[in-house]
Amino acid sequence: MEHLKTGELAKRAGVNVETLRFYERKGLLPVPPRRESGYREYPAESVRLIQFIKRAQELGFSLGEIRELLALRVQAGTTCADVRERAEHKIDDVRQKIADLRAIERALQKLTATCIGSGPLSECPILENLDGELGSGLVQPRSRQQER
Amino acid sequence: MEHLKTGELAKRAGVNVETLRFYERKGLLPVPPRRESGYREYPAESVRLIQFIKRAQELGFSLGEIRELLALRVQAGTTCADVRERAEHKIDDVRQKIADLRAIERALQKLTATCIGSGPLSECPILENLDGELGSGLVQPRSRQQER
DNA sequence: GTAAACCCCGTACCTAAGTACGGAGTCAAG
DNA sequence: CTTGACTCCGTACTTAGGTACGGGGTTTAC
Repeated sequence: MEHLKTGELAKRAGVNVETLRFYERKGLLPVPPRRESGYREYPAESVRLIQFIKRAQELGFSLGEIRELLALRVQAGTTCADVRERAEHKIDDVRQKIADLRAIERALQKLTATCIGSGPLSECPILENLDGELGSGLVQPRSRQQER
Repeated sequence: MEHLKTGELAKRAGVNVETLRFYERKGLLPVPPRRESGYREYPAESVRLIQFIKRAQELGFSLGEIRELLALRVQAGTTCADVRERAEHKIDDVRQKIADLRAIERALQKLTATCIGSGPLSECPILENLDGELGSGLVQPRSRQQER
């Protein structure tokens, strides 16, 4: 089997059928070919694409940003230099996210390391180290953009 | 100066005044003391707290999850073991996010590395490497939870 | 060849996370 | 001691990201 109907794709990717239509409208999912009946026929790779979208969302990318990420793939009428630059921008973004997550990870680790595992919370003094650690890693406000 | 009024806090933290009230209602921001007039008086540290919330959001945590993260600080009536366990859970989450972001970073890097910097996109073959790389790092569907 | 299970589409509805509004009280600078 | 800026609160609106509905056509499994 090479192409999937909406229902199959939705099931495999773990999303709602309506979500597929929604993504298509939003330009995240390339419009698939249709059979005469009007039924969509998705290539099997669409599963990964959708899973990527879902995961990217959980990493804090908006659908708009995800569209931009995906746009780094194809798209005619752009120069390679252009793509390259956009990609470099994204890399900076991603690295900042990683750095911030690591700060959170460290703070949480400090927590578990000091918190031996019994007794009431009042005897667990590290429970204040969190926000000293966090909140750094903040750069500029990072304008919550939104395009299209 | 030791305490801030809503407007000052909002400005320093870079959010809307209404957002503060909103966070307070949602239990993210501890309810501050008031002067007789009813005006809120926030401690100066609230700035960091709010910035943390904002940043955590950009890393893909929902307000509910952020509340949980913050709850790892104080809160009576819980044992240390309990806190420890929740923290370990969060650490797993965070590590998975980091791993996924790294996969994205690698994919983007591959892009910039191969894409030399000029010529039309059609001559830029790497623009397909993206989704091979991505979409891995996916574990289980990671139930999009939502509590409270 | 017909019923159950799918798919189509447009439109309406929902939740999370804010934002705005507006009437009334408060503060502080002149 | 007043005026402009700020605060209060409740309620309503908005935007992003879906979800649901429902009337009608299509497929597929008996």
